[in-house]
Amino acid sequence: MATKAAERRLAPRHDTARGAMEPLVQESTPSMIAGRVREAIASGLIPPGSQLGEANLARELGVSRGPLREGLQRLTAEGLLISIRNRGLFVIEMTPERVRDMYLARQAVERAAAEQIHQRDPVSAGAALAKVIDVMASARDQHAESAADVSFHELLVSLAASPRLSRMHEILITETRMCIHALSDLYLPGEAVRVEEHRAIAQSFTGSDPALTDELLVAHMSDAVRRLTDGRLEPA
Amino acid sequence: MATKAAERRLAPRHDTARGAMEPLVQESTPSMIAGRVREAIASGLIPPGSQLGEANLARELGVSRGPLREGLQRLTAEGLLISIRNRGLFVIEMTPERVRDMYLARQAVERAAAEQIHQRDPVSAGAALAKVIDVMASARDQHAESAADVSFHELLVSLAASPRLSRMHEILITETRMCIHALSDLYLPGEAVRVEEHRAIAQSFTGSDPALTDELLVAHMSDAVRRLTDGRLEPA
DNA sequence: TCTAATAGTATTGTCGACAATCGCACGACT
DNA sequence: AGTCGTGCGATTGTCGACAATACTATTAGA
Repeated sequence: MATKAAERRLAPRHDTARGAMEPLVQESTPSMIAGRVREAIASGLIPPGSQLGEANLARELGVSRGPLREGLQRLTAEGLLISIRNRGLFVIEMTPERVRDMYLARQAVERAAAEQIHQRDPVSAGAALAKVIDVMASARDQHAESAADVSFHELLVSLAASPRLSRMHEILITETRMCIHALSDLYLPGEAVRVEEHRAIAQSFTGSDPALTDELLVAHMSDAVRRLTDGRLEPA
Repeated sequence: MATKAAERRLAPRHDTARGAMEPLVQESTPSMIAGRVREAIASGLIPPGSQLGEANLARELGVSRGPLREGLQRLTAEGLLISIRNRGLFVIEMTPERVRDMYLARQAVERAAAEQIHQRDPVSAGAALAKVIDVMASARDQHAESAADVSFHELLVSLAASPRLSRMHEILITETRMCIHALSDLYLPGEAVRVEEHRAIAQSFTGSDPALTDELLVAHMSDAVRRLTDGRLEPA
């Protein structure tokens, strides 16, 4: 594998004109690998429970096993993979127990994010969220609808401008997306209901009503958990 | 480095008597390395801002650079280290901004944990927390006092029995400990006050008063942030 | 004296190969 | 018939070496 070094030296002598020239921080290879595999897991391309063969993955991604293993260690730290010594890495399976825990954590993060937004700029946040909801409302298939749903919650947390909340949420959203694909037949709450739930949350920001936002968020999460775990084994 | 394989075959023919025989899950080497380095950072042995030379660390820990880098990738994923390509890994520095964000995230996690405890078994949780407070009250030096403080919050979250909250909290607690050492001169709230704040929280569990717990927790965090960022640059 | 090009050094990034371990299938023994 | 031992194939764990890059010191030039 040839290293891509020539990509660096471009612009022969130009001496940084406007401030528009960024320091060119290229993320590390393990980071890119982790992102790629994470996306593959979230999108259902790599199903839950399956083993990740290092040799295969390395070949597919065009890298050696070294950087690959480093990237996979990240996903292990995120709890997305579990490592069994001398056996390999496996994608976690989403049991009802895990789904409950995941939403418990998501609730913690998103409630905190919402509270933070209310202390910053709830009105413009509500407007931004409303746009995503419009996309959701105009979604034609279930896939686009779910994507908009995810976008809504990602935007919600990012509006809190908290690196740590965002980082924690990214992991949880990955699990959520994985869950959506694995249990896709359960995750259809009826288009209208879903849109309305989200719109209510957005409007609670516009109306600057922290208590209402919190209440709606809790209800929203409870609904999702109920949908995803109903009819399944081991009730709470 | 000799592999410890002989630890596996013990008990010659005994056919699992009581359930006390665990599956003996030995954690992976990168995981152990991550734990070791994490502890070194949390305890202040490796100060914030310092670079982690791979060759040195590998020699000290008695491993090759491969497993070491894998372990370090975990800490990078946790946000404890930042990676600059072709430059190396550096321990993050705790700016006031970061301290605020850290406590925002801690608040999110611990409030959720507290809420969960109230839905499970608040009384026995309060009792367990009271024991830690006794240790804190009998601490002779500042070091032991801080350790008990950390133990209190670790126990608090673990009592919620949520793997995800615990995992997120572990990262945040590491940052907290690092912060305590880096700014040790600021983190002395006066022994009596600190003990009383914690005891109030524990008693709010015993009294099954979720709203009070929440309120005390928020105040507790705000106090810590104020202490750690006061007199420092850039106010909120 | 200050700037700029350059060589040297140290560190990281990547790779290929070897060693260790596990699961499985086949066969022998009680 | 069931259980234990053994060899085989495949995968992971680990290591050492090489390549690429960035920082530093030195030196030539204006």
